[in-house]
Amino acid sequence: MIEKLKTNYSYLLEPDLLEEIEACSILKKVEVGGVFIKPGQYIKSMPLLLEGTIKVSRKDTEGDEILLYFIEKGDTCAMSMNCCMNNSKSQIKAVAETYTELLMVPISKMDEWMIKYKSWREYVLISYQTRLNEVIKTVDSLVFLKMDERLMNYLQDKTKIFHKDTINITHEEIAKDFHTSRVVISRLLKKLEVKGDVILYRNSIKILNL
DNA sequence: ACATTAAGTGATT
DNA sequence: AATCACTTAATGT
Repeated sequence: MIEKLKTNYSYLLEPDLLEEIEACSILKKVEVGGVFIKPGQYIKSMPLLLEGTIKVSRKDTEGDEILLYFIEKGDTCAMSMNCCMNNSKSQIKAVAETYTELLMVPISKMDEWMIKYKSWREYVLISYQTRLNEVIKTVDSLVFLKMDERLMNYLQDKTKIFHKDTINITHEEIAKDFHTSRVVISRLLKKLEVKGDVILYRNSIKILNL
């Protein structure tokens, strides 16, 4: 049995199911920045995350992107489950934020397991619930928080993902996630630095108040 | 040494 | 908060 499957899912799913998952799924590895779900694409298998973090975003007709949530190991992408089940096109884009390993489970198994395994039903339900909560969180921050607060949230999220207080990112890249220009981000970061929340370097930012 | 890219800043809307 | 125009600083060749 794949150890990562066991360590990340054994507390969620029953042993029989884990074996079935292993038997019928394909292991997929995605490098940093790899796009593995594109908007408009049909999804024929659903991913279980073993290692790494994935950024899920919504893309509108031309270019504009909005960050929905991050998924980490033990999670699955509720949106792709949704697409699997009613065989519709993907509404989202999924990019590997770090090096990532996934198990791709064929959708044909989904229905079967829903009936057969209680833990699977619960897992699916809980996934939906936590994803929905994540989305609510990002909507909240979008609507209620000021830009500088949003930035700080974002930076703190990043440190959690990379388990480091210094993250490698350019102002330009942040600006893309925030739908704004690089100049604005540079200025906000400068403020945060003066306040003593961060230290700025070239190509990286150190977050202080964790 | 030179070109390229990231970041800082003032002025304008 | 966005855009422009320009400067300064870091990094690669």
